[in-house]
Amino acid sequence: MAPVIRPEGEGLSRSYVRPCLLLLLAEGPSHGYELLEQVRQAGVRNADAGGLYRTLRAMEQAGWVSSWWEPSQAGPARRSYMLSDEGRQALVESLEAMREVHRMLGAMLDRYDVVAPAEVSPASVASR
Amino acid sequence: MAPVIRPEGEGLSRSYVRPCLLLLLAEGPSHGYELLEQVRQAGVRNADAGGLYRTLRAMEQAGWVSSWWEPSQAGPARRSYMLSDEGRQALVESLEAMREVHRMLGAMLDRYDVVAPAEVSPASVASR
DNA sequence: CCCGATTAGATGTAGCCTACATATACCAGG
DNA sequence: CCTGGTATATGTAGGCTACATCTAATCGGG
Repeated sequence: MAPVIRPEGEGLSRSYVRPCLLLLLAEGPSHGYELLEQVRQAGVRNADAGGLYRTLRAMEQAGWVSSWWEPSQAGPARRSYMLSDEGRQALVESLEAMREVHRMLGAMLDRYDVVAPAEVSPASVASR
Repeated sequence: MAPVIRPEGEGLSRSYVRPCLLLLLAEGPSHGYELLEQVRQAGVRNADAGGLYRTLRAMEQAGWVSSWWEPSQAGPARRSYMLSDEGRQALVESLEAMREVHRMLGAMLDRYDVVAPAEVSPASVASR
């Protein structure tokens, strides 16, 4: 019943899958499997393949991307995705939110420095 | 079935409630109601009171904080919380994760600048 | 003195989502 | 033929979010 307390997993949480997909697709069209690897590389470790495909379809439902089947010489056909104008708008808004989170996280990290015990030598301050 | 696509709400997501509580309690003991306001002020807009109290109890279960009742001159009694040594350790780990997220977000934001259309005048670049 | 507002904490719950398992299909190499 | 990598998709248990509701004490105002 009570929320489980666990150490925050490595990397970005999966709530960043959506903004990340928008950003990656802004760099050019791509397909799910490749996006999965890029999303992982961008920081969402262990991004879930099933969830990613579902997210892409939901983004299509929302009108943020359009998709089409594309045959592949080596391997099964791929569904490629392209960012729409609405998607680009969603990306801009998403980035605004990310900037806000970035700023707030910075504020929290700075705030910790005030109460942080000096764990190493004072020289560590200079080396930052 | 498919994940709902919605504009990311304002401020930090509620997954930051836990790290934020650790940080706030590192500054000194406090009670739920006050922590709620501080958590909101720190960026988690509309933090849920019910969830916050449950989180605090879960953190106590995990041994990160200890609590005791404290009578109040004005208003009902409060349950005050104090960070334990384990909690301080959890904070250090949590901050490490937050630094990572901060860094990765920065990388994503920088990455956007490469593909971003120049929306205003080139002077806007200089003013950054 | 009673009432509503505020402070303070806690519980109940619908349904969204995460996380993991599973299914399908194509191709290449041994 | 069988295994492993590529590629997409569905199924589902249970955790968690988000919102509603409840208790209870104090204070200001009428």
